[in-house]
Amino acid sequence: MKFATWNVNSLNVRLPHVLDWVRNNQPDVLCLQETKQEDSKFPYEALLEAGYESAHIGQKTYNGVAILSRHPIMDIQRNIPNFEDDQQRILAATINGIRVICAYIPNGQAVDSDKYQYKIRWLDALNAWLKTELISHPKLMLLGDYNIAPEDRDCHDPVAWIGQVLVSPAERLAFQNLLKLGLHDSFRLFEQAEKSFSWWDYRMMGFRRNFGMRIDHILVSDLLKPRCLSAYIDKFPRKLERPSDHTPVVLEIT
DNA sequence: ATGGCTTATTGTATAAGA
Repeated sequence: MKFATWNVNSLNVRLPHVLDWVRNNQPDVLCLQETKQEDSKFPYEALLEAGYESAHIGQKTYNGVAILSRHPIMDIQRNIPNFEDDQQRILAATINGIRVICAYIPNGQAVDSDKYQYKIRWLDALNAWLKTELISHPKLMLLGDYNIAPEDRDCHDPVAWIGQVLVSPAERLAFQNLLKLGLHDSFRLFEQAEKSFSWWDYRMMGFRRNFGMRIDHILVSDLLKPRCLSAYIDKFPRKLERPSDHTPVVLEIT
């Protein structure tokens, strides 16, 4: 089975890219972030015609996450239980016996901002929830835009970024605390090219100069780890006209 | 070099992203 995650930065704008990508890559499951639209605007029909059923939790202008699947989507859970949040950032569902969690982790804006505090609180709540979720669903995958570059090699210029959002020690600790639950960074289970990134700033020709970050991840639970076959970042959609600033991250499992 | 793009909004400047 092929799983993928992609922050599309507005599904309204990016639907043609998504349709092309699923046609060319045939993923079994595709998790989307930043759909930036209410459920009533979500293109369920166009995706069905492409062979995918969808679950979506969205809002106007900001956030919004979706799961697209060629297989039945069961047991849908919206948002983190027992965590007050008016932002639509989590969608979980069971697909072929695997608990698939699509996450759009807050950006945090700047380390001295309220948004950063929200990000850390949000990550704590995610961790607490996953602890129980892993007990009930030991075959679990957490896919999404984490807005965290876990290590220096995941950042194009670690020195310039020291102390900034996406790489700050508290954020990286939160990422490590996810791994401590028994999750694994599937991308790093395989040999990868140096300077592999999943996001590049629109400005300053970030993509052409490969000034990027690896902030989109697919974590897999202990039970799924031995089933992993390959993991890669598909840079192709980032080269298209009017691209998202993120590009798809892919994992294949048996 | 703290900017630089891109998105959405009942817009024509602002907020947010990362």
